[in-house]
Amino acid sequence: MPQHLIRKLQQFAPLSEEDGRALEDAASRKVRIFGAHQDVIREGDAPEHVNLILEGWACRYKQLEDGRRQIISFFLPGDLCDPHVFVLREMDHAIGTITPVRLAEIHRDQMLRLTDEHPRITQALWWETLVTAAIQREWTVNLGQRTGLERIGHLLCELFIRLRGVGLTEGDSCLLPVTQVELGDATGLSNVHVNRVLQELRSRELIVLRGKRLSIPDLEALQRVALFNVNYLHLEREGRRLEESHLIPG
Amino acid sequence: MPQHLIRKLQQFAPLSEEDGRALEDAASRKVRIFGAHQDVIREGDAPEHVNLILEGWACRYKQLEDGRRQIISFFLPGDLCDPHVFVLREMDHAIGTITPVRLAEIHRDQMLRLTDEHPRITQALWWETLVTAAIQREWTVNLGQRTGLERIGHLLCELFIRLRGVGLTEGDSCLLPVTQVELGDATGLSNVHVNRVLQELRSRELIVLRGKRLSIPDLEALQRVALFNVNYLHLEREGRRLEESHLIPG
DNA sequence: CGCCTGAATTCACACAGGTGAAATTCGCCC
DNA sequence: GGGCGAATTTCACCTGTGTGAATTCAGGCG
Repeated sequence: MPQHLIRKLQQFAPLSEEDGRALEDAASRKVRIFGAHQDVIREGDAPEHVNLILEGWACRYKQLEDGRRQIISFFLPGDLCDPHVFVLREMDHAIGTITPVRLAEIHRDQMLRLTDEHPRITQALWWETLVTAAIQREWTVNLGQRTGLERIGHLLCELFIRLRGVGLTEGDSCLLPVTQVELGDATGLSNVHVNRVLQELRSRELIVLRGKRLSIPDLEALQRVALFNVNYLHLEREGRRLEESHLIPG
Repeated sequence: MPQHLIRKLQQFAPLSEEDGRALEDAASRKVRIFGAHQDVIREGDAPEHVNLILEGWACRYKQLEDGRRQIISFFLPGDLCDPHVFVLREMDHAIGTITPVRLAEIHRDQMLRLTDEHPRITQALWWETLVTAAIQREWTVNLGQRTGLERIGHLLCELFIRLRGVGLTEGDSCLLPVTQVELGDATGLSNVHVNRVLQELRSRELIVLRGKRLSIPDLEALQRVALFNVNYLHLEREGRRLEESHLIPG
């Protein structure tokens, strides 16, 4: 089931078959299905377990008293929602679905066992946690410094590369099941301006976006326009793979 | 030495004297001094140790190719810069000082020993890590949704409450050793607009700011204006202290 | 196959906040 | 106590993005 998670963690370091089985076990105990636009956890709830997205898109978001809403991050298949969240008393934000979602609830004891018995998983989860933090920092830069065009471009680059990391791209394209309003909630722009920006990106042939399918004919060009530097995703094995492939069986 | 860190961690859960001694030991092995506006670590460096701010202010920041600069977070006395960075190959951002800074470099082995031998410290460091992540998320909301006035107001509330948590406030005031340009780099506003906003906050008597000293005569009023909800700082003991104080010796 | 509803698009106009530069004040060192 | 560089403040003007509302489009369902 958790192929996407396993595939993602492999970007950092190879896992053994044993590790894989342990993850599969942990992710199959309690699987839940949500419809689109439902809350998985609400602000104020006490976190009871870790959610692993198996299928579909979700997001963290926070709503101000007066209704303004900020999407704080996107969860894609293979993403874990806060491996250590139960240290805190209650959630300071909500997690909601964007599309219908299938997810696995992993109980805290289960998480503990997983990391106690599998040092490589522990290490890989650390990597995943730190990359998540790096993404959050990059969003800070995005919202603070980039123009509308750059923000949307940057977000699209990030999503595409993250999806590629879990095997959910086909060539230069992927599914993008978010509305323009949601893109606006994530980038701090109004829906009207998101639309303007998308038109501009289209007319410059940096993206092709029809329905829910996004193609990026020239990723490097889009990266250049959006001032996107991939280093914050810490895809370390890109370099390692060649050096070490002869050392690691399988 | 690390009174501020200890005091901060105590907000979450009480530490034993033994725990305190271990932290003191770890924080006294290698102390370094930096002048104002110096880099402590640069983007691309391989992290070798954890930095603990003993005195002074620092920040994380990221610079775009064209010079735009975003301050991603502030480090105050008692703050640890990424307890687990060394999982990653290299830094994706820089850490620089704002004022002169005295900090302790804690080697990774030292960190490991600390957490291996002191479960309460481990737990408290987890809390600190998760609060740091929550702060980063709140900055995302700040930059994405709040107006200039609200952004600055929110930042001032946060800094004041964090400083209070480490004993660096006096009544309703504290030191604020940052320039208006730096406030702008943190909030995504131009220095001119930061100035306008500060005037406005002053004229509404929400703040008193002279030189490097900030006073907030009515914190609740400022919080209201800035849509500041303190829950993301997870100051859990505020509530616990009363309920549990009779249960926990010392 | 047509309808219904949410999503995307377009329009006209308003304003928060940016820009560049000049003027003033402050903090600090000799 | 005077002078110098940095920080703050002010000014005039400009632009990216927001607002509110109307219009068109698209996809799922009876």
